[in-house]
Amino acid sequence: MDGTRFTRNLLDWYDANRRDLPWRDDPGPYPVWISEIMAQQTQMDRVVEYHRRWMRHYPDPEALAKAPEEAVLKSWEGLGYYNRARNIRKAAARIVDEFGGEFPSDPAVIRSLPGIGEYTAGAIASIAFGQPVPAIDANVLRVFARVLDIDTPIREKAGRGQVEACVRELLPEDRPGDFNQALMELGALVCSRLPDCPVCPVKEHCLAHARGTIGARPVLPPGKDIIRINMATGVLVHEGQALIQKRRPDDVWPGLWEFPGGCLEQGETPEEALVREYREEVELDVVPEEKITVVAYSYTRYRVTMHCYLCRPANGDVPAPVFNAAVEGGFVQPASLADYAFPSGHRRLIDFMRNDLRFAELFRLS
DNA sequence: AATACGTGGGT
DNA sequence: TACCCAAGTAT
Repeated sequence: MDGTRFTRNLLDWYDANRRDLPWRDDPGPYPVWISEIMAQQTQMDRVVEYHRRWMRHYPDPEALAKAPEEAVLKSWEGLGYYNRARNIRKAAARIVDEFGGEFPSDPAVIRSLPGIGEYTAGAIASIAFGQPVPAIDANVLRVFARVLDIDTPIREKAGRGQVEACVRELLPEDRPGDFNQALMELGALVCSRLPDCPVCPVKEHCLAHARGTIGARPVLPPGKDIIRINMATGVLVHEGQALIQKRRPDDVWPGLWEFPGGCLEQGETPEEALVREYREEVELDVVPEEKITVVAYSYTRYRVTMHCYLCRPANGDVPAPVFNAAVEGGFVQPASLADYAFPSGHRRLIDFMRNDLRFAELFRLS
């Protein structure tokens, strides 16, 4: 392969076709860092709005280090993988404490920050500091699985090693950041799962294209089984307020808020599960009064069907809840539910209630 | 090396 | 409907 020509074709295509992203005008390390963390396992189109809002709230590492974790999680609500948000905040504190608020430029130091792995360190070093280091993400792996026609699973060491060697050889000293971004942009816009080979700027260099093996590249690992679960959750309303609780740090969705509830056990109806879960989690007796809706959502390898009920206390006397499954909790005004970070399923339940006339009074009162 | 960690969009 | 999987990291 003519490496010089490959790189020139790619960069010319990138200059003409790259998307206009907020941090691309002036790629400083802080905006680039935030964009790279947000983009992990997340499509760029979704990142843009979060990034804009983030820069307004936390314009620099100092603002971020000072912000309460609650506020940072709320800013991250809906993006998922919430440890990313926690780690950004921890890293910001280190940047302020150890580096006087200046983002470090040494790749090894960048790599040592929480939440920054091999890929992200390379991306920041090359894009924000112009250092000739690779940044190999899923796009780059897919592109070179095709260009080199790699017939082993691309996430495994052998294939990865081939890709990295190739990237290092092609990486131009003068525009390493643009080169890395161009590979990713190509993977996102042209060399995607179903590639658009006719418009590809490097098809003349592509072995899989020449051999007709594009459809078989990259070689993927076997898919994992999906687990379907049914859950019940209840919005307990007492004196115009709703009960929420904050999830534990070692649990799924650490630090996010939710309505009490849980998985249906064998043979249980959603209502029965709800009554049981309320006893177990908060030691309250509740009566499911009305089905609100059913929310379907998924997380990692689970597909959840969540049955949602409006509940009232079973007895006139309502003792203080005991939070056995959460770090804290309490009754809050329905209107203030907007201020807490919820997992997407619970957020959608809240949105549903806010838009359903049956619950208009509840939300208006608060 | 394998698994957990969220979410939404595409085919 | 049922997958696939996206600018990955931590353990």
